[in-house]
Amino acid sequence: MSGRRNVAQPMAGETPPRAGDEPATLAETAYRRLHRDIVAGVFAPGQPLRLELLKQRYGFSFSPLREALNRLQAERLVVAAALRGFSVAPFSAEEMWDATETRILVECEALRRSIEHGDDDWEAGIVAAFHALDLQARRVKAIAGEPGDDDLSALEVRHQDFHRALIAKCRSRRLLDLAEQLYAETQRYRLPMLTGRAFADEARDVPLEHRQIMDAALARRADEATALLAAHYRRTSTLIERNMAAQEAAAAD
Amino acid sequence: MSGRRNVAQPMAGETPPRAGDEPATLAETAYRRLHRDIVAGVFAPGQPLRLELLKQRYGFSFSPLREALNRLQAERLVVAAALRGFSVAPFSAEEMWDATETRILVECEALRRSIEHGDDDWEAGIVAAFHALDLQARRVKAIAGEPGDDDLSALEVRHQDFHRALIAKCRSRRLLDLAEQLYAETQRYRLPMLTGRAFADEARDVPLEHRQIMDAALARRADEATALLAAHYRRTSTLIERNMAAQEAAAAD
DNA sequence: ACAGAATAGATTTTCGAAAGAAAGTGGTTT
DNA sequence: AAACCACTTTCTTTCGAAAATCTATTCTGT
Repeated sequence: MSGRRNVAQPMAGETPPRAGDEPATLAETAYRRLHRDIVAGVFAPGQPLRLELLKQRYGFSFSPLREALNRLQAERLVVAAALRGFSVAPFSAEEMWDATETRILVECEALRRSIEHGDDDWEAGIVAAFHALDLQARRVKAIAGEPGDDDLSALEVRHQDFHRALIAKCRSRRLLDLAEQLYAETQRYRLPMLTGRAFADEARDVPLEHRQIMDAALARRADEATALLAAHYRRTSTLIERNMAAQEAAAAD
Repeated sequence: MSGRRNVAQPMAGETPPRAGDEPATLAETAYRRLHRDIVAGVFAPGQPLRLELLKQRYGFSFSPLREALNRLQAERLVVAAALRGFSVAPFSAEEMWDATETRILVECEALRRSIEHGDDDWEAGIVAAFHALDLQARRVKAIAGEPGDDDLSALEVRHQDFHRALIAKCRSRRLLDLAEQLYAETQRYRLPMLTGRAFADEARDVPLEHRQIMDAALARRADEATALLAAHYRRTSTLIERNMAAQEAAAAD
């Protein structure tokens, strides 16, 4: 690290700040990168996040790192102990279910309101997002062996975009932000299942589930749409829970 | 401020750290005091929170203040602009209603689950909290002229305790924390109405509303209890909205 | 051998100063 | 008078070092 000072310089491999973007401060950049890396599982759950380590890894000084960690703490991605620093939020089935059920509460309400207020743009956004998701899902499925990291992360982005599109017109900043936050929390549990060779539920047709949610939403059948959405999330969490139990059993050898 | 260093020293008028408490760091103390003062309306909505000012007012240095402000930002009590620092979250009827409706969503679900899981301790907690609230409410009402600040803040504490008791057994850390956070947000709007001589709704019997919520909860009538709770919050918000409009009209003279 | 104290090392937390950006000021030009 | 530029001031943000605290280890006495 040179003696250069202040304010985010685009580091190698990052997009430079376009108009409309606003990284601006190092603390903001540190927050985004830590957020991304924690969700992606770069740091193991429960792992202490030593400041010296983060300083080396990211090149930021204490202050911006500390601010980032404080914000992440408020989002439950990291936990902090009084004079013992920060660590990655640990995994547990209880936490996963709490995050899942809270997410269901929030997103079902947001979906209900979107179904009530949604206009043509809303419908078009859902159809577009579903189509993009479906394309990428077929692409990944068509790949013979292991799908590449790029293919999987593109799939994830489109998956998130689809669920975002469903609730886009709920007219509540808080519900939208909560949905984003709870998505990040649950995503941490979901990713290891996708990359690792966990046993997927063969009886499950995820694209079909998505299509049914979309159809119910576009037809303005709120009760059906929210029921399908909740079932969709619960199925995933049940699968994750099984995988967690299997992994613990394997680790106990 | 002398040259003394580090770690919360109990300042004049504060309780020293008892066992079980854990202020521990200056950042934590700064967070609590800023939180309290913002909710109490010590700083006007929208007011910029200059670090130099806060440093003088609280005696902390930049670092702990900054950490506190970052956490408060995540809770929507302060807003931050890229290189322009922090300010108190501004007031608006839209924000108040969003906070209110989100709070209703969260607390009604938490109440429903508490009604399902609640044991004898839960019932006893509600009855005790209601009684304490009722006592203080009568006390305040019996005072001839202006009730003192102590009486009002004691009333507020007991009011919060009552609502906390209702949802105590929901078995979700996230719902409990969200309820706390949304309570703080809505409280900012409510307090000016209590202290100022805003026109109260004469037709309203708040203690009765509380009693009805309690009775429905204890009788495990979930639908009725949640409906009463939601109506309770909406009535308050409607009143606040009227007062906000009245104040704006008065300011436009 | 074992509890307890003392010490050394690692890590977090805090401070004060310095760098950088934004807002404000005043003067000049069109 | 309005727009523009250079300069000054104010404020935020960042840095690196110093202080405080925690953790692990060694030493001491029973």
